[in-house]
Amino acid sequence: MTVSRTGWRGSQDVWLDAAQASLLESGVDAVRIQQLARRLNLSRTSFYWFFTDRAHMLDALLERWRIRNSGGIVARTTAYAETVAEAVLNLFDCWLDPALFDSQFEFAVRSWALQSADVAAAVGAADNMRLAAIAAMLRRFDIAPGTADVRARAIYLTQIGYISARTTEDQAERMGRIADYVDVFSGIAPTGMELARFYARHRFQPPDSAPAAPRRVRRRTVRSG
Amino acid sequence: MTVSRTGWRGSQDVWLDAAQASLLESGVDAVRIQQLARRLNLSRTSFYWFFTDRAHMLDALLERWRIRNSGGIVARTTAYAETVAEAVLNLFDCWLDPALFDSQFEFAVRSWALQSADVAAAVGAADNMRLAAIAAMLRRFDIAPGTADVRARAIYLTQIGYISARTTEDQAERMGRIADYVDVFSGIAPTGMELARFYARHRFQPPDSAPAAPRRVRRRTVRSG
DNA sequence: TTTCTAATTGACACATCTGTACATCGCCCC
DNA sequence: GGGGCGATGTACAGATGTGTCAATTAGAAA
Repeated sequence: MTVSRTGWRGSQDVWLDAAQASLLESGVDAVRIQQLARRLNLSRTSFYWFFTDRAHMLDALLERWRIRNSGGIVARTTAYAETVAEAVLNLFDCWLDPALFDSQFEFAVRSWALQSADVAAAVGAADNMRLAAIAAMLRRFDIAPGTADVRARAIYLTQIGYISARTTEDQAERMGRIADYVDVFSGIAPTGMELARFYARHRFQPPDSAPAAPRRVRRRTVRSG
Repeated sequence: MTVSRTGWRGSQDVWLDAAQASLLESGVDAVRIQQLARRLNLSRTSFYWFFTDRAHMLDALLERWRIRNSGGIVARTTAYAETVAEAVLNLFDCWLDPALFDSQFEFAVRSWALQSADVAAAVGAADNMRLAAIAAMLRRFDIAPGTADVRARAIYLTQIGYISARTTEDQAERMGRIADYVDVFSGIAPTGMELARFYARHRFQPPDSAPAAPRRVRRRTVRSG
């Protein structure tokens, strides 16, 4: 983070960076002062200059996550959009731009919640806030409250599921599914222009063979049976 | 599991049960021989009569999960259904019946995957198998392959997300959302009869005030903008 | 009752992690 | 050049965990 001008090798941020890296790689239980010291080529005990103890560092790590991963989502739900489809595409930015939302960090923290009531509470609060923001976005496009809740859940939880599944799709594959996802989640297929704008934002060149908009015109049945 | 007729207090299953309980409560790193021994009121070293070492026990635990949590899903995707909506409802049984799918176990194993390549591989394989089964189910109702893939992902990953979010909905709340979920995921709203059958399976008494089927007739726009 | 085996146990050796106390070093400023 | 403080390091004490070994006990079978 802040680059220290001093000749000292350590700093709170240096230790936190190492801690975060370990957390992402192997979970909280791998975040051990001794390990971090080895990784940093520092004496283990010099850690205590910056933190009172391990718990203090973990608190700081959780705080980092809190700041990092909720802001982007809320920001994208309030971005300008003409249609629901465009609004959903705005939100999708988060899943593709690590600057808006760090999926790995997110997953690591959620796993951490399994063994810490404090972390579980923080994650729960974040979930509620994010879901509320997404549902509010949908309601702005005249989606009934109940349905907006369900759609918000589907949108958000599918992404959380993606993270948990650690899906390894390449960009083309992922982009190829975007239009269908928007359709499923918003109930409305995105226009070619909306998609083009989205692709451009993420520097994606759609192949000519695959049209930007879904090929079939979707005939939606209202009732089955 | 198998009830031992002998007077011996320990057994492979007894240790595994304790291990599973600890895993669900606090994650793999809490699964320590010493802790389990304390919990079981057994000497720590008697563990080694049943397992060669800790790794051996963790292998057995993963095997338990493998057997437990994939069978139910595949079975429900092949259950009889007249419509997509009914098929999706069949699958939803898994999320409500712990005998078909153990959510907590699932989440604990997924978190475990963060720190073990073997477990990550097992989880990845399970995901692929389950997604393929769900997509195949949808294709049987004439949903195009690409769309079926996306819908399968939305269905499955939303559930994985639910697990990861540890949502605490009561049964009424959950059941109240079911119809909307089916609609979002399958593109078709369930009939009153389909819903009634589902509710009955799960011993749910829908309140009279809230009609079984969604109140609005859904007018689906085909294109936005 | 004796005997044999399955199960249990305590003692030992070792590794890893945590936190405290105290000494030392590098850099800046006077 | 000599403080002074920020940062680093060494030594100590203690907690928790792992696995091996040899001795012991509980239960079943002869």
